[in-house]
Amino acid sequence: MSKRRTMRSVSSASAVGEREARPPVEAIRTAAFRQFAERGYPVVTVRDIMKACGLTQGALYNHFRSKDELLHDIIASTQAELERVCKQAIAEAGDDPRGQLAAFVRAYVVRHCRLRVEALVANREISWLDASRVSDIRRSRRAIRDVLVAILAAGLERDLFVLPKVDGREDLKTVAMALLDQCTHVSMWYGPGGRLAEEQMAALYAEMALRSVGATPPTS
Amino acid sequence: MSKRRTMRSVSSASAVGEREARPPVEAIRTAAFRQFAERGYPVVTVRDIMKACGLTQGALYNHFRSKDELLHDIIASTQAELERVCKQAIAEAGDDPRGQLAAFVRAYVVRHCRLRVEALVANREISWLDASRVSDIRRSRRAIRDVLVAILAAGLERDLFVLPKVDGREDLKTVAMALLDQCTHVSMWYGPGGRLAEEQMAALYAEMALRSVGATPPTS
DNA sequence: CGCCCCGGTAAACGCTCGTTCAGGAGCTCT
DNA sequence: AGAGCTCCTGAACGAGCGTTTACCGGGGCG
Repeated sequence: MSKRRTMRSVSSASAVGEREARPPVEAIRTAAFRQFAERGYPVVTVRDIMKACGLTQGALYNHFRSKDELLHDIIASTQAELERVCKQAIAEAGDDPRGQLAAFVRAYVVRHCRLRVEALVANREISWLDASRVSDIRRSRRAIRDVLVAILAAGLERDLFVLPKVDGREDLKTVAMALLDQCTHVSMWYGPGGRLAEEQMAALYAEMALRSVGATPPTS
Repeated sequence: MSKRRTMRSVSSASAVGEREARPPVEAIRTAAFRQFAERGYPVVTVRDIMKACGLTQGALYNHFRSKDELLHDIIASTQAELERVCKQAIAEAGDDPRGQLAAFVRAYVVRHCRLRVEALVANREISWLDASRVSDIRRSRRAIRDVLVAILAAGLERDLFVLPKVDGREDLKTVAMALLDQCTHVSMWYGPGGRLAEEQMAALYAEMALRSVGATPPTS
């Protein structure tokens, strides 16, 4: 009770520039991320989330229309940022599909190691949103996959990749899905206390991806 | 045991006829599998499951002590069968680690395509069990991973594999996890109406796995 | 036949959920 | 000082949950 008032007075006593140091809407987002990741959307209650940021249940509805909207909000922002990071990594990698693939996998894996809580929620809890809210997230995922497919196609056209074939033909989408699955689910078991650092994980996965698509060595 | 006698005796008098005449405990298992896979354990109610097999809520407790025990029952049996299938595939594959790896991946992928509903539940819903029930399933998963690690170690020792290295050293467990992730999550998007049949998926994934571990061609 | 028990039904029970709402504290502006 | 605003509190609501319980019909057996 009195603890709460203290927190408020501290934040409001600061200068104008620091007034928005940690607005409650951000605290709610962070608390929801952690709890959704640790226990799953359906079993985390509104009361749990709000208690974690020192508020009561009703205060949630000053910032979000519903628990459902809160989930969509944090998933959508995470997904958009992932798409941005991946595309930027490719853009900075030159025009060699081998370098593009390596840069893409590295960026993707590093992000899924470092922001594993956010990635976990975005990948695992998406099914709880109703159909109208899930479409734009699915679109972003398809966009990422298609970026990867485009890299594979470019490498194939310039004879830099030798993809595995089924019945004599390549299947770019399936290979892309396999590579993405591998990288995505790092977030389900990687821990910062593990044997490998984020960059080591990224390098290992990039090497495996290059091998999987039969990339010819860049210097030969 | 003697469940066949029950099935035979029941199947005589049927006005409905088309409904399956198997024992109710099996009908409950099947209905629970489907509903857990489609909507997730926490949001599927006991009433949903029992209505799907033409019974009422209370009848569940004539066969299972709780909803939690039902989930553990179906996950544990699925996991045990997966472990059995994988080990059998390796045993029948001779003693060449390359053939063992390919056989393992093929069996694993085929199973996750064909029984994708069961695999989905076993992999996604395990977190809802309380800690005491989850330990034996985690042990089975570790056993499967360790089987894969053993194959990698054997191939490495006989110079049949050239694993990707981080800082000059191999990390067998991480490579094994990466390969397993790739194969496991086929069940999350593969559909029987897709472009590739189960055996084509299995062959593609086996080829990618062999490439990832740098397997030398068997005939050279 | 009468009895019993197995496996079903349907109505509770206690609890927790997401959401709403009337009221109030603290801020800014005049 | 006081109006008006934003934001939070805490009780309330209706619904739905897993589980328990009282009751009941039908087949096997003395």
